[in-house]
Amino acid sequence: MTDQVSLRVLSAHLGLTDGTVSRALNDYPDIAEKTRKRVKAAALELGYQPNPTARRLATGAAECIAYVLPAKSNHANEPFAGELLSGLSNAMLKRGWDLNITSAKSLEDEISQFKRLVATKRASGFVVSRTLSNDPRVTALKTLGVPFITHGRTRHSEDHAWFDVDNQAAFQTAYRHLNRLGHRDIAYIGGPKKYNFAQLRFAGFQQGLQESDQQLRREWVEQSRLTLADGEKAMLRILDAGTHRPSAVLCITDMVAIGAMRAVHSRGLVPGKDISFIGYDGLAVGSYTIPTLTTMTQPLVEAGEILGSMLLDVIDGSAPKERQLLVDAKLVQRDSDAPWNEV
Amino acid sequence: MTDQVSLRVLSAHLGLTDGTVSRALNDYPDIAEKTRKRVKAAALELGYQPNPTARRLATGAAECIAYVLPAKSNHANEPFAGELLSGLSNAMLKRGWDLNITSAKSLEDEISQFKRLVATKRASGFVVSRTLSNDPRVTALKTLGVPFITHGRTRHSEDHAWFDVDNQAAFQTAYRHLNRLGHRDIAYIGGPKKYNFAQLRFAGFQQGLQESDQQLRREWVEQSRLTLADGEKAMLRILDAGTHRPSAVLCITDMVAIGAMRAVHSRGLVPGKDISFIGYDGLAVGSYTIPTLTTMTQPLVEAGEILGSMLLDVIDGSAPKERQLLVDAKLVQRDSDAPWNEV
DNA sequence: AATTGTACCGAAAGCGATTTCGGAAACAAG
DNA sequence: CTTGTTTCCGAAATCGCTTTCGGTACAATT
Repeated sequence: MTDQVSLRVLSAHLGLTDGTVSRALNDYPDIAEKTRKRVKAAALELGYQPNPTARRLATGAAECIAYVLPAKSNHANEPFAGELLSGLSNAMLKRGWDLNITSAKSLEDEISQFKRLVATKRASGFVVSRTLSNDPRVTALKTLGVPFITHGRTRHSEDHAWFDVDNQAAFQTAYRHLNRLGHRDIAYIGGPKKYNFAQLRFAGFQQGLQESDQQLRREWVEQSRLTLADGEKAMLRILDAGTHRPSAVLCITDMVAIGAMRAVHSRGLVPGKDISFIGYDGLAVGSYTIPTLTTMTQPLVEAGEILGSMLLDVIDGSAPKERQLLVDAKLVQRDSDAPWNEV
Repeated sequence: MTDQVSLRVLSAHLGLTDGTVSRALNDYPDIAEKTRKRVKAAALELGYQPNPTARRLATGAAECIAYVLPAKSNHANEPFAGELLSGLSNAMLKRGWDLNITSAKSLEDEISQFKRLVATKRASGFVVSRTLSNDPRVTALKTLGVPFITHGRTRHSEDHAWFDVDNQAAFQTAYRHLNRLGHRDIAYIGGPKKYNFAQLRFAGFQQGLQESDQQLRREWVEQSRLTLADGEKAMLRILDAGTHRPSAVLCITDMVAIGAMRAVHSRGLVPGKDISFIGYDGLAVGSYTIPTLTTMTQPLVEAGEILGSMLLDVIDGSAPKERQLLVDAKLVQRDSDAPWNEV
């Protein structure tokens, strides 16, 4: 291979100083249009690629955003990561920036990662996912005064950038769907209230009830952690609650829904027939279950791309409050929902 | 916050020159033990963190490894990424290095990413996963002359670093397990031969046959792409092959096994009872299926950590041939395998 | 023709480390 | 007491790029 072409060789080749060439490439106004073109042509010809490290040192910008892989135990499981990262990376590639990944063992550890990355100037922005209603990471990033965006809102998210799915609308939509299928006895398995989306999804369910003039039945509203095992337990509680059983169940996540279907199966009933299920997340897993799981979803690669470009906007100086985006989830209909039929 | 403590302020504080302080911190032999201690103490006290960008520029090392997220369509799906990256990150954290993630749309795109990352000195090493028997990425990295390690061997892997699971032994183990349970009529659903592991796993299956003096039955050996849908089809072919049906099936991956179980289910048979299944990968999905899937696995977080530290060794100058590691997969017994019982 | 602008590029100082080289003490040897 | 070695630190160059500040050449103004 030929030697790396640095600014120096490029400028020597052109008979200009490196300062001038740099300004030409960066479109400074004090460069004659003619020489600018000449410089850019030569850069292309020689295959000049500016050394990011040198530029970073000179400008003081990290040209890099970071994502801290959440502690595993914390979030059930994350088939998420891959797709989200893929989207984030796409956004960074467009700009020639980097995506720096680190891992953390706990929420506190995530925060100390933030501090480390900021202190050593390794990242100029962060994206944090799976936000809590009251998220210590968000407050930490705020006090650090570094640009960031959350995937999902928090309770106090008026003043930071976020991208979120309209969880409430999603569950309202899911409810309506079941209602249209003829279901009236609809149960709900929710999640830990610390998750902001848990509250919103429940609100959506309640709206559904109201719209169709149904009363909320305490015995048909259960809470579960976001695991399959807990979903299963929650469903068993519902089944054991009374003589009458619901004809459909709305579940906070796919994982919980899959657990719930398991419970139904274990009682000799057929999920998707005797009892309908709708989950949320659109996990690939859902198409492997029996029956395949109907769910509400918002594509993660896209989410990553949007998060990435919004974060770049914030880093560029946009007001965080103006970088807030709510999108709708779509219903992915598979086999776990069926029209109501009298037993 | 106080201002960043740079080498300059640290050396000023100590009454030394920055060059001396740098050498002290980096354990150069020409520094008096006494001053070295004094320097390190002060560094700790002032919370000095060397600026990685500056060091990278000075040393010419990227202090960073890269992982290119494989094209999605190419590999069925990747719940992998998250865990593997988590492990890789752990390895990098120990050394204070970074993990740079980019995405690619195709194999060729992966290669051009490699080139970009090398040309701009963004990475000093790569890990490539899901290797093919004859992998263009590997040859590309070889000609680039940059350190790398593969997750999985290739056909010509004598001269590069790799970490792999003994696929052959794994399938032999799985076969033995079924054999011990009394199964004699064992079918096999394999994968595309371009994957190196597909060949090895099949070899393991064959060894199992030999050990137990069984003949290979053509109609019980099917090939499938690594998707659920294809696994289902392959299983249907086996079920339709003759009057007699196998009592157990060894599947190349969990996904394929889940598809196969689906097929069995659709024919009114009970997977895990009428026919036993063993998959490979240890995907979380496998514990959500009905029945839960018995599988062969090797923990991915660990794999990532090992890959990371081995790659660092290579970057440090170890001969790639000496960084090759084969580990055994473990049998994770769940509910899809049962003792043979006469029909 | 003298003066004020404007356009454009060169020169040089960083950015924050690392690393080589040289020289002044401190020490040993003759 | 001189000479030769070590020991240990300062000085300065360097990595590759950015950015500010002047200064020259030429056009515009009066």
